[in-house]
Amino acid sequence: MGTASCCGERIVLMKLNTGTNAGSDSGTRGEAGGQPPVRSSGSIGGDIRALRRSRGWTLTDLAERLERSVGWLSQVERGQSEPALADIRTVAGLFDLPVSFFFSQSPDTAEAPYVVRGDSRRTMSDEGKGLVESLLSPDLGGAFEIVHSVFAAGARCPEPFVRPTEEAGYVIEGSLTLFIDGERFELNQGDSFRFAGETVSWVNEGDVPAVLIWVIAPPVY
Amino acid sequence: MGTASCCGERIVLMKLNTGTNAGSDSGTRGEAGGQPPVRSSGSIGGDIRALRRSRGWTLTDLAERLERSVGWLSQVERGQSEPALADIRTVAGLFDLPVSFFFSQSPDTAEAPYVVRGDSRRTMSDEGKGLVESLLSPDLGGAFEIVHSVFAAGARCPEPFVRPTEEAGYVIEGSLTLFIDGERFELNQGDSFRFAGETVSWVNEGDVPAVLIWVIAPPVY
DNA sequence: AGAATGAAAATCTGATTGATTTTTTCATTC
DNA sequence: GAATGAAAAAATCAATCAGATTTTCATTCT
Repeated sequence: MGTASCCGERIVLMKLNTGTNAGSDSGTRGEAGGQPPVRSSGSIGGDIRALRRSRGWTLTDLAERLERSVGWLSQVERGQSEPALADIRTVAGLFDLPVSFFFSQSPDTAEAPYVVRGDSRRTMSDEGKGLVESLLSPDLGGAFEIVHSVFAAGARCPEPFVRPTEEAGYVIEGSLTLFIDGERFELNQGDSFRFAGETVSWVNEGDVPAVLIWVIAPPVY
Repeated sequence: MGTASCCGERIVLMKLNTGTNAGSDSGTRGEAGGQPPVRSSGSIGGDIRALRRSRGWTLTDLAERLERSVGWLSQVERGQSEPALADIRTVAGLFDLPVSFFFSQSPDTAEAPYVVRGDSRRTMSDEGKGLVESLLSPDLGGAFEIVHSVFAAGARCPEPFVRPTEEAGYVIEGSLTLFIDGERFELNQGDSFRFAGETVSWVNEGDVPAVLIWVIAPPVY
């Protein structure tokens, strides 16, 4: 486990500007048609599809790693079939997410497609790495991702990372030191930043947690 | 003046998914080539270009409204010529921005391309409308826009709006009531939301200002 | 019954080309 | 040095087609 979109661990293969999952179907809102018995979004299947796409993988790519057929995966992603627990574990491992992520949907209220309450966010990284990231959008997918990130006092990015994404953030609380292409920036409450393509790393040199809003486009989770 | 990206006043004509200004050239970072004497980004010209594009206008479209030639506008946008004050006033009017916006660049430090300090954001809307929006990214353009928005106590969106964008936000302080396609959502500190294509409006029914981070893709400013 | 497969059918994506639009360049005038 | 206008260059768009990806579905498995 122990993910970190703000870290180098996660590597995105997809090209920029593909516009692939730019709010088209991978999203949730809408859910128009009415035949399929299980909704595919805001569900495990929808998550898997969004995750797969954020990596630029095809059904075949993922099916191979899962040692399952493509047809089955297609059905799972569209909610027409349920994956076994073992499959979910494998998927979680592949995407470096806690298994709990797939079961921490917001309660199935009417507001689910639009609103995420502060106390029911889905967390991507578990404690212990010094960084806790949780999703602020109702589901994976869309043109960008908003993440609520808490960097523990003293936490440090294991190694610099580069991603084919555009990223920006805002410091809500505490302070965080960011290194962008070697340059050092001390960000305090109210400061914001943006980068795209640079080599980045971070440290929380303060003695309180740093709380940031971090936006990434296209999504990496 | 009195703009409001969170309001219906601003109408975006561009199609979705064009991927036009998706972090390609409209951005800043880089500034590689070395001939042109004036840098075009982080400058008035760069702003005008980004604004024009966010509306889906061509040089011709804007030149007509400015009653200037296309060649001249091209030069202005690339910093090879300076617009007269009168032109800037017209541009500000066209894009519904305060003239000051074009002169409130961050100080020309090394961090300018990456960081915006809390005390030197560029403000898009002036006081008095109940909504103050300021830019959290170093410049206009890019795949999305992060805005710091303060909704005064009692402020209300003049009329519902629809935009061809994907938008998400996070409540830092206070609370804001959002109407998405008729449904009412009371958002409090720590809550977040996302919508795309729906009809939206808002009110701050609380007695303190609501402070939000608001993300819009593609940019509307 | 529902998971899972495999293969055919449908859909989507990417590359190509040429026509059109948009942008840049530049010699010239204000 | 601003500003124009027209030629040159570059970027965009629509149509097309081949190949890749996804969906569907009849069938088998548990």
